[in-house]
Amino acid sequence: MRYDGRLSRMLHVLIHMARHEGAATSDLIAQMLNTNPVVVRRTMAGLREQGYVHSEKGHGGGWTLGRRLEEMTLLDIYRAVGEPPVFAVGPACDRPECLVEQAVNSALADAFAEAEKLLLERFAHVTLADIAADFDNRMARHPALVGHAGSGCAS
Amino acid sequence: MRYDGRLSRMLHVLIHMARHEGAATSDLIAQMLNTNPVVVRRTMAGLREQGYVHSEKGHGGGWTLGRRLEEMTLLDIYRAVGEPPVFAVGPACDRPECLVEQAVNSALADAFAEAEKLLLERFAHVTLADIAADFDNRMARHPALVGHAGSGCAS
DNA sequence: AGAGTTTGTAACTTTGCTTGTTGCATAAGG
DNA sequence: CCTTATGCAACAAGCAAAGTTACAAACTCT
Repeated sequence: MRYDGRLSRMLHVLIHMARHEGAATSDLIAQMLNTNPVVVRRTMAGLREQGYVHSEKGHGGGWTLGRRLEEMTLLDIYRAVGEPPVFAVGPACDRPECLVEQAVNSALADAFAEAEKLLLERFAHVTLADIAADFDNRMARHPALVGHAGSGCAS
Repeated sequence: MRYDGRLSRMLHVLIHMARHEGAATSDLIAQMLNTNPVVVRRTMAGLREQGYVHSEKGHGGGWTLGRRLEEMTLLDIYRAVGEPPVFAVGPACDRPECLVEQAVNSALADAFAEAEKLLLERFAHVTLADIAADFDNRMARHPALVGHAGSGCAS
């Protein structure tokens, strides 16, 4: 099962935008994300509704930040992309009336709820500025490695 | 994104098997899970390899437990169904060489690793016997509600 | 031995979701 | 008024999980 990379992508974009002079077009962002502009608009629409970004039409238009990086947490962005389900594993619902199934799902739900709580608490304590600072560290340490550094990607 | 219900289903089946006299056929199990016998065999194959169940061909054949419920934890079964990815959200890998993307993914990976650790630790401390005991409680409290009780299913 | 059951497995089909694509309307700027 | 952008809807493509079909292998019982 393929996972949802929207949160990661939007964080990626927002930090780039903070370092970018003026508005960033959907086309430019699409190149950053190796995708196409329509998908960018679709995804960014959620962020716009929450005021994290603005969009302008016409010449010189595009996307701009609605807040500073210090004022956005991972939790904010997670919610803005629609609070997608955190877990790829979950309860089955084949025989909703079966008490065995209910007991199983209850045990699983307890464990997942606890893990989700921990995760979201952590999300709430990390700002985009924290990530940008980490980026600056990486930049300072490995300026020559851009284009070659291992990334840990599965692909 | 639809989640993976295999863990839940296998737990469901194993507890039923413990209460069942003799071997349970794939057909019977398929009815429990509201699916078909070939899918059952496919999924149970993983459990068989790990020794949690046995299968017998021919007359009177079918599936039997390879261990007592006290000797199986949620973690055991999670692993036996192939340790499917726990999370439905994850790092994107659109520009593996981009240091911003790397910083983002690193922040996310840390948070997810912590949550996964907590989850699996909890899985390790819950046996199938614990769930069966919870089932017994539900049975004692609501014997007349079978077939009507709300289940919390999203469906 | 033979009939009837049941698992094992491979190949194919179906289904649902995500992403990509196209087309056009709308708005801003020069 | 032409160019550049976003906004949005409708449709196509790709992919993975689940369902289906078909048949071989193995076991039991009479």
